[in-house]
Amino acid sequence: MNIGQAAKKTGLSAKMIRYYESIDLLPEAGRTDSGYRQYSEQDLHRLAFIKRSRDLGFSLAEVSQLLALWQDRQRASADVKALAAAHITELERKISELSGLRDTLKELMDNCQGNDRPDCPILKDLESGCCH
Amino acid sequence: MNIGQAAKKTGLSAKMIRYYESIDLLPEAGRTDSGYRQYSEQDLHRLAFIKRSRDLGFSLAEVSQLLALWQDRQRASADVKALAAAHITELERKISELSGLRDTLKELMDNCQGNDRPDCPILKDLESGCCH
DNA sequence: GCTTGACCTTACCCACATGGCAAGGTTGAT
DNA sequence: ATCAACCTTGCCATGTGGGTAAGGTCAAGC
Repeated sequence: MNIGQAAKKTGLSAKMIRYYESIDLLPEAGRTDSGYRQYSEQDLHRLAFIKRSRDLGFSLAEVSQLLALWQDRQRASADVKALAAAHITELERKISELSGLRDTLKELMDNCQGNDRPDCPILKDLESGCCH
Repeated sequence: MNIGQAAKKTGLSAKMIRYYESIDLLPEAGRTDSGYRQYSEQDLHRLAFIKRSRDLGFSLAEVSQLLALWQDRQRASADVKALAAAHITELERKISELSGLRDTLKELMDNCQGNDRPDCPILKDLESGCCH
């Protein structure tokens, strides 16, 4: 199977498949005589694993670790769980950060008339950072 | 005032102040005879505005618009409010996206024993994307 | 006047994950 | 033979910075 078909089947782009190969997330693909990459069902399986991991928000570095665990028949599920837990912690940190920003902005917005006049508590807040 | 002192006073890095100038977020700073950038209290004020806007999560493009509104004495506060509202919408989209990921991962984690055994529903989910 | 250290200048390379484009080779169908 | 659709490599761009190197400047102390 050529790279375009593999891309379609997995939902990745051909470009990204080549990129994953270049950063050793994937082994070098087999080639036809003319140099086209060839993908087997097993390759597709690995690509799909990557796709699903990315969709869950894991970074490529984390995907690399997950792939290693996946391939390791002696893995301890605790190691996988720890990776997932760390990712969740990071997700919650981001969620909390963004929620804080949202709340602050909401407050500012609620105090803003939103009319034709120039007076605006949002701008007043933004400029209130430093100097007198 | 030299760039280093301006950086300290605003919480920005000297590097970033130069960068903001290079992308025309700031007017070209005045220079001493020897080429050092000089900053006035007014410049500091503008830098602080940028810092605060960035801290609230606005992109540099949005900061640019906010600066324009700030400088425009004929602005309508509605325009500022609209920018803030769009930003909040975007924040909520991201929060919702991350929350979805977190919930999915939490479910997977709850089903994972997290022990020495290799069986792991997290990996099973990740590999379940495509091929039979 | 000289040294020293802290500051400033420009100009690069790096990150992350991806998209886009260009120039050229291959394949398969008409 | 031609044409479209595919493939190849290689380079540039995104956005928001951090790092680092090579060199100029300034002020303090000797």
